[in-house]
Amino acid sequence: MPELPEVETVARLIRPSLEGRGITGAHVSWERTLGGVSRRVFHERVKGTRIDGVRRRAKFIVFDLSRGGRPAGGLVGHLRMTGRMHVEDAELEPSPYCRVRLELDDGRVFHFIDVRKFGRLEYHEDPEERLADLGPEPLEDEFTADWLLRELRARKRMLKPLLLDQSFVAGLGNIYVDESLHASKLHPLRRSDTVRPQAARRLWSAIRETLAEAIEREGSSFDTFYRTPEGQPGSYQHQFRVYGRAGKACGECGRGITRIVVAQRGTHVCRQCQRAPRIRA
DNA sequence: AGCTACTCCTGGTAGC
DNA sequence: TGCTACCAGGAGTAGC
Repeated sequence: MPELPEVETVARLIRPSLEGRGITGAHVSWERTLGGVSRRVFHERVKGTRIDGVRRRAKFIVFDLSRGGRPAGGLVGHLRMTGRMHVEDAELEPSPYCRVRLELDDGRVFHFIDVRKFGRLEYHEDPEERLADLGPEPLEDEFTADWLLRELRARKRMLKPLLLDQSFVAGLGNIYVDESLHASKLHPLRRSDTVRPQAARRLWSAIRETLAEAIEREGSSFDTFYRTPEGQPGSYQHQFRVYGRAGKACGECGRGITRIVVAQRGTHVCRQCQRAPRIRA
């Protein structure tokens, strides 16, 4: 499941092949990937534009477009679970799961590939509008320990669903939430308004360190998420403390890691390191 | 306000 | 071996 580090890695990988390129055509084999816009309109909006920039915001990848030197909206992409983005030479055989193909003015082709069809590549006149509800970027200066403490205490939510909520903090997903909670010794069911300042600070630095190190290692790779023919897969999965390690020993205390379900999501905890809150329904 | 349940999808896998 | 049933899961939405 691509989260912030994986999305950042994809953006860095495809950026050099896309920035400055013109889009000469678009083919859409699964219309819902466009998020509500028809094939015809998508084609109309995109053909003849130039990609001025490729950037990441939360788990979105945004292509800013222009036409004749004027801003012309942008593409807002989300990989969800199985989405991938490649730029390849045109003659390569396309994947059967390719949902959107953009032809570039240098003869190469951008592919949006997505087995489970949950991913999106949407055209927006104003991409910022689509991104307006997102919380702060956890690696930017706006995300401070004081801010986190204040916002945790302003809500009464369980930590796991709160950290997964993109309008709270943007870019965390199931893996890095579990990892950050374990690193800061906080239980996923713990209510946000009961977190003390010292623990909030631990959580803050755990989130930043976990994400930063995952980006350094170019994200985590799974069988459903791997790199393009040009790139090597990421290696952060070898650093996992709890995620996907149910039954194995906790690296801190040696006790077994447990898998529970929180907010309909598989959740990995060490019951020794992460103290469960008292009685919850 | 904050929770659960449901939806979208399909490859992989467990169970028979 | 071959079938079926179920699971994973980010985000949006509906309902309590």
